[in-house]
Amino acid sequence: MIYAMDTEELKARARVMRALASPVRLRIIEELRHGERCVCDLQPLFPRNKSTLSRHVAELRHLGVVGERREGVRIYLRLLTPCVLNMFDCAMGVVRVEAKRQAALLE
Amino acid sequence: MIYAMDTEELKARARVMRALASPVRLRIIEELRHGERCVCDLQPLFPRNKSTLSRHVAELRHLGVVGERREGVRIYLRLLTPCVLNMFDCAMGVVRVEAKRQAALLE
DNA sequence: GTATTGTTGCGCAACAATGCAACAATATAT
DNA sequence: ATATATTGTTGCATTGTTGCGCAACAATAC
Repeated sequence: MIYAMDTEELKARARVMRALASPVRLRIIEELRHGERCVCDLQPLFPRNKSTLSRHVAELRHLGVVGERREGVRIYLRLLTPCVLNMFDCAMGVVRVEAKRQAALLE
Repeated sequence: MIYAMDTEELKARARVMRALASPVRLRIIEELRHGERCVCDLQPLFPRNKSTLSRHVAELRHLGVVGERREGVRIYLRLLTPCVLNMFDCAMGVVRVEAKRQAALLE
């Protein structure tokens, strides 16, 4: 039995997952877990050109995971969909399952 | 205040998210939600060369999201970490939030 | 005007997805 | 045992996508 599934919905899901598939963007989200931060607060976390960080932030904003609020010259970011934090528990669960499987192969 | 965060863990999470960031792989997972399937069952879902599907499946297997069981000439796949299904609800939540935001901008 | 904060265009290098063709593994028929 | 069919994998080349730095720009504040 094969089930039907809307292609556009699959693409939409993939876009969201893709936005989260980067250590830099995951680090940003981890930081925003603790409250609002401006981009300049995040900059010291990354040994990267500021343009690169700006693009990572833009990706999260455009996708709707992160919201923004301008205050003078700074732009403050916040997490709009905290449920993404729950995803990480599952992600680490996957990592653990795989680690166990690898360990079992060695016996 | 800036919090510490292990780089390797971030990379591990990103690898899991990356494996899920593909409409093809998400479609495979959706199908496995309903039980075991062999690769040949999945083939008709994709207008792709079988080598391509094989690689997508391999990516999910190597990551530990999907397990395999050989039965004669067929290889049956199953979902090892069903929690990934919960991720999709959140992903669609993100999509809805963004849709609302876009709608609000039009007013 | 200058300083600070963030964005955008451009080019490059690394990576990912795909098809094709050849291959490996199992099952079955002769 | 050899051949043939079915199912899936792997090497290779091509094409497309992503991440990055640099430099120039925009927006706000003073």
